[in-house]
Amino acid sequence: MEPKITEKAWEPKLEDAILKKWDDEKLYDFKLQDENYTIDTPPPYPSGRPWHIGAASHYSQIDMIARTARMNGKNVYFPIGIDRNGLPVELYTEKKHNIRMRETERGEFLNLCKGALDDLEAEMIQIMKSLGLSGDFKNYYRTDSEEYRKFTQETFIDLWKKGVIYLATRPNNYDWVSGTTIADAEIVYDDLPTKLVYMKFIVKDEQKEIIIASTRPELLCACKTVIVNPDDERYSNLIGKNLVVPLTNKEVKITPHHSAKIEFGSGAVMVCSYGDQNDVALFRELQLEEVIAIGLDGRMTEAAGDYQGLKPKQARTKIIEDLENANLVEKIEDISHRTPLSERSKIPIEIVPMEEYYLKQKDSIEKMKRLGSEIEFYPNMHKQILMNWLESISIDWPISRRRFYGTEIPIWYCNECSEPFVPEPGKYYRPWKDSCPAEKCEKCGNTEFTGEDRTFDTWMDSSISPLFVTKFNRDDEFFKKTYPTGIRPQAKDIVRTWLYYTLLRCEKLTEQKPWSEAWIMGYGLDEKGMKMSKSKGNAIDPLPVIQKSGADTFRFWSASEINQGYDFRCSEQKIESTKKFLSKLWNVSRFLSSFPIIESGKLTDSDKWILSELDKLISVCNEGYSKYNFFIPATALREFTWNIFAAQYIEIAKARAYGIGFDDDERDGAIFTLHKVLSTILKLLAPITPFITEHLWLTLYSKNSIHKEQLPKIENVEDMTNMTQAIVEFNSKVWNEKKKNNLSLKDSIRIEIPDNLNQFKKDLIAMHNLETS
RNA sequence: GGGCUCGUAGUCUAGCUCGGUUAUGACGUCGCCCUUACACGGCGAAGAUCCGGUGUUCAAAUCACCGCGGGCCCA
Repeated sequence: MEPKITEKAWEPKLEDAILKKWDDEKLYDFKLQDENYTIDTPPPYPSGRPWHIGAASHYSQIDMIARTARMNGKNVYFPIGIDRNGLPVELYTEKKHNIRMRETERGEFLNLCKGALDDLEAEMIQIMKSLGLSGDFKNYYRTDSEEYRKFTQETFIDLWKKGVIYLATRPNNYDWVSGTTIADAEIVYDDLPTKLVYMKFIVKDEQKEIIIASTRPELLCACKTVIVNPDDERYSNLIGKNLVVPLTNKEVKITPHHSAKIEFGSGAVMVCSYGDQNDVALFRELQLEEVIAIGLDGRMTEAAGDYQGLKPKQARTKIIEDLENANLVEKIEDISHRTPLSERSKIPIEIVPMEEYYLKQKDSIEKMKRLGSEIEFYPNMHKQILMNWLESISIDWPISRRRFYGTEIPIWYCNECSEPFVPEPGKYYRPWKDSCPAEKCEKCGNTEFTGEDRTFDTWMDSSISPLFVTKFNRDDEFFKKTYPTGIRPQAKDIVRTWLYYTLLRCEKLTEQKPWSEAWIMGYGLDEKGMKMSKSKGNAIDPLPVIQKSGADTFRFWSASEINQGYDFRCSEQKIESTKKFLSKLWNVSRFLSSFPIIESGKLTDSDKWILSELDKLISVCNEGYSKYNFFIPATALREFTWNIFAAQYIEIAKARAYGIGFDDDERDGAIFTLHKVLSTILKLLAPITPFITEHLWLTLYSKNSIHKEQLPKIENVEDMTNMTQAIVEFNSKVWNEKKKNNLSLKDSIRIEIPDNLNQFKKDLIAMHNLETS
């Protein structure tokens, strides 16, 4: 019989046609049933956050979760979304058009951002599709759509009514030249010359002074404590004593803290609100009460006393003079200091407390711990990231951002009495351009309002993804049947943010956990072991790799190379060499395609042996799949297909399958077994390599997609796997003997078959053309 | 600076829970071989002080402690 398959190797270009076929047949369209398995797919961000080979690998594996669940009989809801809110696109847009956000009309700036996102998103969707993701692309959502933002605002209004939102000050990076807060990503550092002033602080009730060096003497008025290293013997007897701050004459305590460097300055450091980020951390950690020393105009506030109204630099000069006049300076050094500057204006930033909205979270920590413990993590070790984070939360969640491209905070303020007005849910509000829905202020009756111009932290949007995709508050039937969702797949680095905030938000809104399982993936590293990211420039673009090697090759590489939850190195050479396995599978199939498909036959012991190995394989694969660990089935399938099935069994059964020296029943037993094994392998492999398995399945076995099949179950056949080693060793011995004696493989040779292989005697004689005595 | 996490050949990995042959398999490298499913193949070889040290033990990749290194998150 002529083989049905004639090409000598798997051609990745066939993937396009298969994709089209799936699309035409609406193979993965979701229809709501009573029981559904919902995947809370991470919506990728089209700029800034990395989209590279590691991310492509991540999404491939998420698709394997979907396909595995489908082949286990679940009705899978696999939504696709794109996360489009946040800072990175703003920075990208500013750079691309050489403009500044604050100096551009807001509507115009938003349009430019949208345009940039659209371009980047199109490319991203193309990658996801060509990877073979079986998600719901027709209905893919965007977190900046009117519907999504309306939903974010609704959930905020709900929280507002529940009284868990409040205002408090929070230190912001502030650029007083442009009058804006700036994000950490917009800070650059430069070494600038400055004066390190050694000031005399008096130890209270003792005739002693200690020297404290600072580059920011103008912040003396905001000094709340002095820290010394607990190992610093010079100060160990002063810990807990009070110091008198020069000029202000206020008293502060000496506190031990490891962040004080013994060798820097005098070893004692004054902590002020706020000289640098370390001060911010210390104020929080030591629960100090902040003093607002520098105002939004970039000048010293009334807290600075005589220095009020001066710019920090002028105040510094004046203060140094006054200190010197009062004989409170020991010495002044000229040093070079690493100073944080605004990327735009190039002036040193100040850290200024400003009012921000907070969402209460500290009182939910115990509840979060309980929910966290109820969620199954894959791998379990990464649950620790969440639990450690819960242990270390010390402040509530600041949710407002002074940015443009995000969901607007739906609040207006009365122009007269500043009373906030929060509208009813049901509409997408843009207070920076919409007029206030209220006629007049509820408190004072005034009719003029000013809209809030801030937006939410992007995690406010993305943390409700499981509620959005399950149509919470929008379609009760749909929601009931899909929530809590089945699984949250996501990357390790955002457990503390996305995973935690989702838990928090969903619990507050639904009093339930958002999913019963969380699947945590590691990061893609480059060949040197560094995390891949666009900003570092070491990211490998996945598209050319997929186009060259094919999605299945890429997917099999991902499954077989990446241990669950661990970071993984990406090497194009390894991806390329993975193709060989698909080639092997292809050629096994090509060989089998020359034999008819038959329903049964008389099984010999060789057949029973490979079927028992197959049973073991099914068991291992299902075990791996049940833990969403694709490394296990991928490596087990490769090992079995290549080294057991192709290298041993096919060679053993080949002569019998051709019917040379065997009767028809025996021949049929071989052909039946060959097809049984191959069709099982294809089904087991289908979640990992959906294209090649589909192609081979349709060519050999069925008119219907392999992705409609169920994963094979074990048949509990008699276990003969203890024979495997003896079989492999004997065959290897014969092949080596022939090689040593310069014999061709079909030449006859005299080698005795060991007694324990007697049951395979007939097959082995035919296989090796053994001379028998 | 703090926390977490990992550390087995050039690379990925099995073994570690519960200590016991020569440390598993794959990719890559090198050598030989076109044998009719497959040269994207077959056969074979080299390649690992199991991160280091100390301890427990007759015996440690495996257990304990102390380091070192990578990575991430937070600051």
